[in-house]
Amino acid sequence: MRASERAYRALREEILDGVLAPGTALAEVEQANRLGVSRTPVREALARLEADGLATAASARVLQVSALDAASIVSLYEVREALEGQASRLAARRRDPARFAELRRRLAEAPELLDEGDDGLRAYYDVVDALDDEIEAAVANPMLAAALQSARLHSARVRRLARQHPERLRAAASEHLLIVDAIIAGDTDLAAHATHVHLHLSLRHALASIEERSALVSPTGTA
Amino acid sequence: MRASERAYRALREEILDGVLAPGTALAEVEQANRLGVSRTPVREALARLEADGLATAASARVLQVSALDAASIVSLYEVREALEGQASRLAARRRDPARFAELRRRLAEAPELLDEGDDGLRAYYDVVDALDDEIEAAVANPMLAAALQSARLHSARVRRLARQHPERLRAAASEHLLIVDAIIAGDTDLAAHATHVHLHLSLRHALASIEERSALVSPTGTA
DNA sequence: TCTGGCAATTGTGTATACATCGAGTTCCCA
DNA sequence: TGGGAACTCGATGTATACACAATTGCCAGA
Repeated sequence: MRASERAYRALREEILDGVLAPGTALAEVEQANRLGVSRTPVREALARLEADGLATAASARVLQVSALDAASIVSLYEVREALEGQASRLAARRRDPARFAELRRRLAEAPELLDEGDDGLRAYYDVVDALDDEIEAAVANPMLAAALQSARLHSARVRRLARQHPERLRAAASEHLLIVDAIIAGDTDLAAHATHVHLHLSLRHALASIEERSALVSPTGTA
Repeated sequence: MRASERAYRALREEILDGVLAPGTALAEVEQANRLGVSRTPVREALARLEADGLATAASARVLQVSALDAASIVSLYEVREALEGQASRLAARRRDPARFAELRRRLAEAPELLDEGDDGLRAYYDVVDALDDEIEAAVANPMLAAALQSARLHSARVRRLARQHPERLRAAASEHLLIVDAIIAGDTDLAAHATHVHLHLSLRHALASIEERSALVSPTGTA
């Protein structure tokens, strides 16, 4: 694999996992040394991260890992509502019912996966990701697909920050099931509205979850 | 200004203007020679263009100017409908009425600009751009703003491809006026729906316009 | 004449050297 | 002692050399 690709994936993974905390400076030489490649591929990786919105230019010459606070999570969900609402609507219009029927079966079994520990959790997320993939394919719109991919990237970051409770994931699975049913039925409005509902509840949970976490970190609530 | 920035803007301008036609190969050495800089800044410029969606990797080693056919225009408008609908909705909720009142005045005078030749046309587009800026500011969502900027880039390309008739622009101005009125009134649904209407009519015109143009190019309709 | 393989050319991927700009610090002068 | 200016240090911006891979064209053999 190309060095620039490895550098990009390594840095992206570290940002998503929080190993590189928000605000961390991303200097070319430092990262080049750390990753064992020259500045050239690191440069390209950093440019991609900035395009992704995972890194932000703090000043003309310093690049930082993007912030991930409540405000940016709300911003993300406002974008997701727009993009995923549209995607669900278009998928309901253009879908091949057979492909979603298979997915529906897997999704119906998802709640049980959550009793099976970490492997089950991974399998659960695989199903959810497969749903996103299927919707993206059904929409058949490369530009919308690119925008959705970007949103998925940021969603993954939020997901890892706000570790989900099993009961929330079980609820999310049933929300997803409703979206799939609406898509299979070709009910565009229901697909869009069910997506809206899912995102609303998901955001509420995410905000509560990080609130709770920051309360643990600073019981006085000053930071 | 940095060489990479100059290279990026030069290439972007040429793509938007159609000087570099869709499908044109963008080779590093060739562009570096042509633009009078080394491969390094050209490389960065090409990466940005690809991230923008103005260039597409045709294979592992060849980058091309992105296609701009009816299908991709429809795709663009599906994304715009999602993003701009959400933006109008949020702007109607968060706007400062005073700032949009000023804009409303300018927009009301826009139709007369269209009788004043090319300068008037430029002034007209300045007003429309100012509206986009104002909405973006009112929304106060950096992630949505970035997505909107990307859409505006592609919209500019379509705009230059499908030269607008004055009567269409006059109609568009009144559609914009309705959007502004809805935003000032804080009517979120009307703002979103008026945006939908505007985009629908705009797309219909754009498709008819390029249809007409391609009919001129190939009267048999085979290409 | 056609096909398959080899070689040459061309373009990208990476490393590195050099140029340039900015920031921070220190020293000098008021 | 405080403020300003210059210098130094370090980081990014750019150019270029080299390595490598792919594609294309040519030649030989069937």
